[in-house]
Amino acid sequence: MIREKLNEFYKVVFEEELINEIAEVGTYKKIRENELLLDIGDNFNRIPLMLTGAIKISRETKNGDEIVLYFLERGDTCTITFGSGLNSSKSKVRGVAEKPSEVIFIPVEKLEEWMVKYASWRSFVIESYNIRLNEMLESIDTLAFMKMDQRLYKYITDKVKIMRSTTLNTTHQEIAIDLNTSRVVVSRLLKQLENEGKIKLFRNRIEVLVF
Amino acid sequence: MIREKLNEFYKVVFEEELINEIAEVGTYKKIRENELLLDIGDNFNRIPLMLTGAIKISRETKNGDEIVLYFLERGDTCTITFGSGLNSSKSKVRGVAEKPSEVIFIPVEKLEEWMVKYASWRSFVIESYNIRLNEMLESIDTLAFMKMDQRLYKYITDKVKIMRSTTLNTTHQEIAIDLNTSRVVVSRLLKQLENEGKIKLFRNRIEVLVF
DNA sequence: ATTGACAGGTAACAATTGTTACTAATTCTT
DNA sequence: AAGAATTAGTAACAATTGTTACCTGTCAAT
Repeated sequence: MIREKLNEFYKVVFEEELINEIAEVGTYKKIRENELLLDIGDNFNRIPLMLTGAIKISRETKNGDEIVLYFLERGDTCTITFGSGLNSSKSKVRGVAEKPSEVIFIPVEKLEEWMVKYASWRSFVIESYNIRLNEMLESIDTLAFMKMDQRLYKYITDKVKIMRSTTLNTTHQEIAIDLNTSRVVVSRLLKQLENEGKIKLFRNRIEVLVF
Repeated sequence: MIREKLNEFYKVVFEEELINEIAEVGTYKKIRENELLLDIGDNFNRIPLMLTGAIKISRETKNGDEIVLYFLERGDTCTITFGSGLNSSKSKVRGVAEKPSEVIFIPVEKLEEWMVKYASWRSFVIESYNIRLNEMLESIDTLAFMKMDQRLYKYITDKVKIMRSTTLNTTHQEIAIDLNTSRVVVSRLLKQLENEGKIKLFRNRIEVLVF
């Protein structure tokens, strides 16, 4: 079963022998919507390989301030967990399933072992890190250079792509948390976007017209 | 000469054979203050290993908006260049020497070769990536959760640590660029910090009293 | 000594964002 | 059906940040 899933999603990425090894030591898991995969402070000992779905990665400080960083999707992995094998550092981010997802978990010891054995694994690790660094750079650009109205519109259009739907079932309060602002500000700016004809507002629902 | 420098700064990090290899293929370079090491769009083919000094890493968009991300110091490397070996991606950040620095450059092909051969190199690569991801997380926290007065004070105290001096020779305009705000805002908030007794202002100079 | 470029202090105002308060509509619970 | 909780619209105001304008002082070059 794992082997079929791996062939479906990682055949072009990994060489055959590596796929066989992953199938042997990996464990497959279905994840419910809104299930907590990884919390801040967790000491992760498994590396996740995404098959389907989307995981929302967010950051929270002791004061309770929170902000969304990016989403993991098909083919992604969580590079944050790479470090926890070497020096048992704790996770600094939270991962929650944004929709039902499928993941294969790999014991973290394999990270280094496979780096020696498989060129495709080495590329995958480096490539994953670079993807993650670029996502972080994009977050920084957004925070540093964009005003809240632009950030909100980016949030909405990004979500349309991730959810593969122009209908977003969410409340203003939830968006406010993800953007680290207040509900009133979100309502105000959403109304503005509606007046510009880019979205249409309903209770618990936003229809995105332009993205 | 390179061997001596390597033994001085990387003896505990790398095994002896690796030091020997680095000494063979690496090139040593002295960098002047304010020298541009790496610009946005550059296609880097050498991995830098920092020996002494500090490199300021910043981000700039097409619109000219700019912001400082972090500093590279002794023992650091620029993980951004790791990717450029595999898929010739272009640098998305700029690196300028904040003070006179010494660097050893390694051809990017060695990155993968050494990952197979040396455990210490594998740890170094993973460790470097994790350090960089954490720096980026810290930048995100700063941008997302702190107001400009706190960001300014953090900027100043961080710089005291990097420059190893409580005297900062800089202008308000330069700080404004690094924080992506305006000179007037910086002057206003610096004056506030002075009134709180944390710093003392002079022309082209800030004395940091509390850090 | 005069000029011009640069550094920085400050006032006045504009724009953005955050906060509080109140309202109505909808949905859930009992 | 009644009451409670949730959602969202809006006004009024406060705080923060950005912008423009003007002034003074410093310093290097001629």
